[in-house]
Amino acid sequence: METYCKFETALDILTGKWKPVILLNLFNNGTLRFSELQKAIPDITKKMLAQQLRELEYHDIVRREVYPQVPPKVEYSISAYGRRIAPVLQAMNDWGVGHIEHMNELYGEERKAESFPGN
Amino acid sequence: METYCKFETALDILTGKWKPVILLNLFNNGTLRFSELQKAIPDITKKMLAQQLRELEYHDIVRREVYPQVPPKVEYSISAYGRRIAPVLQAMNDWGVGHIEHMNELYGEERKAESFPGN
DNA sequence: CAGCATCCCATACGATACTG
DNA sequence: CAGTATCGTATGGGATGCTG
Repeated sequence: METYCKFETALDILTGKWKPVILLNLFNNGTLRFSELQKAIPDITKKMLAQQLRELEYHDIVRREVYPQVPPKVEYSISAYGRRIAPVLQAMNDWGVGHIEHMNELYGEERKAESFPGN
Repeated sequence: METYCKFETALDILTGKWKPVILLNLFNNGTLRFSELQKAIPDITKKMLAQQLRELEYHDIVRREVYPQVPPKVEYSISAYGRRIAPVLQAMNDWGVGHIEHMNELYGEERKAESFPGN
């Protein structure tokens, strides 16, 4: 009765329109400045980028380093603790890859796996 | 650059206010009627229960069996394919358990691990 | 450069009523 | 019993402008 009881915690932290792509960029590139993240994610606004980074930082997934200089320079990276979430992302990714195939088998290639009629 | 690229797919499917607790109940109890799920999740409305079940059914995570009788009887269970998501939930759960501890170390027991100031 | 403040909108979710 | 329909609300997210 206790199994999976806390998987909602991971869900809460990863949920957010831009968190996946932010994490992806930081995992792949190591360290990025605020402006570099903006360039890597062209459609994100400064507000959302800052907000989602704050949340990830609060949960100690992302590390924020401020260089006290003018103009400001702030670098973001996955924290040491944050790397512990990698296996979770990997498991989700592996399942996701298989699931997209499964959806194609069920509904055909023309319909996207993530979509749900009415969404 | 391709790693974790599809973990957002799993996120999409698991996201929804009631999906975690619905899945939990079905994983733990095997098969449940609509009304039994309602009883198990007192705060959910019929509308939300039906809606979230439809989405899970569409993604072939949940199986829906209708008994053509009056009054109606409908049973829900995790589909054979749906069981393949169990390792993902397990990975998320394991990480979540550790994360709650980590948050307590960082911020103290009084603040809930899932919360973020302002949420 | 790296942000925060303000305002606005779309959508997820909730309350309630009705039905085969 | 197991839903759907309709309406109202609350929250996440977007557009834009200002600042150290």
